[in-house]
This record gives sequence, structure tokens and C-alpha cells, in this order.
Amino acid sequence: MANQDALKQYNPSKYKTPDGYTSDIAVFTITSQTANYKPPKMTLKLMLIKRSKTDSECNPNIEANKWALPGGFVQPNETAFEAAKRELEEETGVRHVHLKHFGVYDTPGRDPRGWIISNAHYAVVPEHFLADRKANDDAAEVELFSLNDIKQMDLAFDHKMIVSDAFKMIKNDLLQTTAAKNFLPELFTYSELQAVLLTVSNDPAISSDQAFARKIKTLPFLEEAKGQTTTRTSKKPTQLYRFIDMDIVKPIYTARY
Amino acid sequence: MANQDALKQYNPSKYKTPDGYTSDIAVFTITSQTANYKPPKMTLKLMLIKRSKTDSECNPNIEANKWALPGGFVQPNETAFEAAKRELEEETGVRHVHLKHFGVYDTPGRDPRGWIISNAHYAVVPEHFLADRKANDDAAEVELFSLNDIKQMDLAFDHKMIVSDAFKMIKNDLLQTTAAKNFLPELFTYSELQAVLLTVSNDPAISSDQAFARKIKTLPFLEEAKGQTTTRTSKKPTQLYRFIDMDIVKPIYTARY
DNA sequence: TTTAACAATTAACATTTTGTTAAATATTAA
DNA sequence: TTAATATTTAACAAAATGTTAATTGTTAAA
Repeated sequence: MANQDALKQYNPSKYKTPDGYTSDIAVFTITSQTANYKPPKMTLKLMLIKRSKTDSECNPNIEANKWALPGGFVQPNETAFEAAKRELEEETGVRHVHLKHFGVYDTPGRDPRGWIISNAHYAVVPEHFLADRKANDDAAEVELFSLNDIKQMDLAFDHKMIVSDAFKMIKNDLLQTTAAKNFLPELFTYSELQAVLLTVSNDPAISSDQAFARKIKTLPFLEEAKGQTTTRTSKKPTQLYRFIDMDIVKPIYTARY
Repeated sequence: MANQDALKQYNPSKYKTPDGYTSDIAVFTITSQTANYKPPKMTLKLMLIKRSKTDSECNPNIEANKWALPGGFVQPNETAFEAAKRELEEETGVRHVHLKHFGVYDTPGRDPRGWIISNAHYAVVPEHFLADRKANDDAAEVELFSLNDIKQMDLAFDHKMIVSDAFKMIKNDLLQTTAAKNFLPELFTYSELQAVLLTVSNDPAISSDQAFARKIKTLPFLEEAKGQTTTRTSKKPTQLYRFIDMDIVKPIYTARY
């Protein structure tokens, strides 16, 4: 096989190679202010960790005491995506949540330890999974912040840029894909879906109760759960809906403005 | 400074590091069949190179004789995006074209030379820039292929997967962003824009001449070039349009189906 | 010179969707 | 029994779309 000969000649040290390959995760959740028989009010939040003074071997930690995205080094037997999944579970204990790669951060000098490449992912985690989140070796504290909170803060490494991109990405995805389902229970009311979308948009077609309630009946990626209702959000029993899995691409050239 | 102490302790060899960091580029163009006073018919094509038998130092080349995406190693003083820009210019001589990162390919074993991570980008290059494209050291041949052509072919490494993702990505971007402008001259007719969109969609709202010509007058990201016409596509002098630079996000929840 | 051809554009009109305001419904709590 | 309230339906004018037909401005053939 020709590749065998080529491999014998191949000298990997011909090129300088990176000093590290990491995965970072922007863990989003939506916190709800609920009340009996009231539609919820929601806020989009991002989980950050405060980097500890020392690492697990008691050496002083790099970028100690700064708030940062959770993450860590990718191992040679896994992909960056798998590493993100693994780290997400280590940090929050959650599995099987929406996880998506959204960018590479590799500007020379971004990490004082050397040529270190970070793959950025975002995850969507329902609020109750984060209830019992806890600090671990690398993280002194864990907390949820809104975009406005973070704007005032100084984050570790280039995480401020990564966070800013992550918010842009999730806003797009919530409006242009069915990603909202990851913030909602299997069955949900029109006002719960509406509350999720209102965390990232103030389109009047979404914020008008009547228009939105009428519209969702015609959307091909939503269906009524026949005969199933709830009184979570209203005294009047309210129709439940579910998402139908499909890819939707609506051209900007055929939309209304 | 606390980081100084932490850096002294930091031992980069604690983690195994990648054997290589590369950038690959999916170079798209649209080939037009034009005739006097006729609207163009367009086809979306991807540029591939055929890997040479030997490299620049006359050693047998890895994955020789296979069609592949152009690309190469990222240098430690540049980002993967900058490397893609540099390589695009080396391969095709073009600069200042639309270039976008769209994915990371890092499955263990994807490259027989070791743990090699590839950043995939796509570029949009107007047809005439590729007219004088030429083979270089690493590339025996350079050619344009349609998605259907490529479906039948065996590409180097995991490039078949990358190419498939690249086509998905550009189809989305052509319909959901103003990326179509990168395939068109500064000023264009409704039928030229229509032809670009028809390479990736058969939405009747786009393919109907009357409906599309009426619609583009109302789109906020397009404007008439007042008083400017052309006879490129019709005997009757035809109105020219230009794109206005803006970000458009149309929610799937407010679209028609 | 007249006419056929034809892409682009406008017109016309029925149909569908939206924006908006109002009313009806079903339940809880006072 | 009644007030309150989220949801749902109704009603209707306004806007956008689907569709078919007519008009326009030019070239090239007859």
C-alpha cells in the first residue's frame, strides 16, 4: 500500500505542534419565575466557575480566582466534542443534553501556558439539573449569570469573547432551529414556549398572546398533544404542545419584514 | 503576579499534545451558463485538488492520487482562520473573499500520520478568479465538481464528510444570510440573484419570476440602484440591485409554511 | 419597415395571513 | 356568587401572496 511508504518518510517533528488542545463549554439554563396559575417569566443564564487558588496537586492555578467557562484538556483518544460531553458531566452531573460546537479559539498568546487551542461548545441544561451543582477541584464556586451581569466582569483567558459569541449563537439557534425544546419539558403550553423565545427576542409576533397562540397551530414542527392539558400556567386548563423533530430552513428572501 | 508562580509550576508535557493542527478549505464557486439577453443558469461547484505522488521534497505523499480539499498545517504564529486565508491565496491566488470556519474534524485515527486536528472552512470565490487556477507542488490537478459528482468519488482522509457538511453549511448560509452577494457582482439583476438561490433551493416563492421580482422590492437588505440598468440578461433594460450590509434573523416561529 | 420573440415588469384579483380589538371560556379564590 | 385572569375564539380590516394575464422595451428575423 502506497500510504505505508509515505508514512515511513513522514516526520511529525517537521512542524511545530500545539502545546494543548482543550474544550470549553458555555452551559446555558433558563431560570423561571413561576407562580400558581401564571405563565412563567424566564431569564437566560450562563453557568460560570470561579477558578481555584490551587489545582488538585496544590500547585498555584493559572488565572486563579477569575470566573471562567468550565472545560479541560482533550485526551488523544477522544474528540473535542466527546471531551466537552465528559467535562459537562464532571462539572454538572448532567448527560444527554443539547451540546453543540460553535467555535475555535486559537489566537496566538490567548493562553499564557503556550499554544493552546480551545474548542467552544454550548450546552442547554434545564434549570433543575443545575440545582445540586457543586464546586470541584478546579472550581471554587459555581454560579449563574445573565449576559448583563457578565458584561461588567473580567473573565479568565479570552473567555469574555467566547461568552459573547456563545450568547449570539444561542439566540440565533433558539429562533432559527427547534433548540427551544431543550429548555422545555416534553409537553408545554404556548405561554411557556413564548417565554423561552422572549428571552432572546422582542418580535411583536411572538410577544402578542393572541397572534402567537394562533400561529403555533399552523407551524409544521409543532403539534397539539391531543386532549392533554395542564393548569400550570392558568386556571383554565391549557392545551399542551410538543415539538416534531425536523430540519427547518426558512429563506430570508421569503420572509415578511 | 500570581500567574507567574502558576506558570513556573505548569508542566506542558503533563498532557499528550496533538501531532498536527491543519486548516482545510472548501472553495465554492458558481459556474454560469450565459447567453446574450438571457438570464443565467447556475451550478454550485466545489474545487478539489488531486494529491501528487510525491511532496515538494520528492518523498512519497500521503493519500497520493486522491482528490482532496486544499489545506495545510497551521503555523504557531497564526490562527487556523489566518492559515486558511494564506492557503487559499497559495492555491488559487485570490484574497479578500468570503471565508468562514464551519467545523472541527478531530476523530482519533482520521489521519494515519497521528493525532491531527483539522479546522474546516468554506470560501466563496467568483468563477473568474478560478479561471487561471493552477496546480502547485502538492496538487497534481485542480478541478471543479458538483455535489453529485463528488457523491460517487472516494476522497482523501475524512474529506468526504467535510465536503458533505460544507455543502449543507453553504446551502443554509445562502438562504439565511446575505452570503449570496459573494457570488454576484456589486450590482445584479433579480434574475441573477434568483439563479444563485436556485442552486440550493426550489422554493416556488423563489422560482416564480413574478413573485420573486415583486418580493425583492420589499426586502430591507436589498436596494434598487436608482436609474441603473443592464441588458446582460434581457433585451429590455433591467433594473440593478445591490445588497445592504445588515444582519437578518427571521424566526422560524413567524414564517409561513 | 414590420413583426416575432422574449425577459422584465406591472396589473388584477382571489386567497391567505396578519394585526388588532373584542368577546367567550374555564377555572380559582374572595 | 362574583371578580379575576390566562387562554382561546371571533371578527374584521389591512397586508401579503399565488396566479394568470397584460404591457413594456428591446433585438433580430422576415
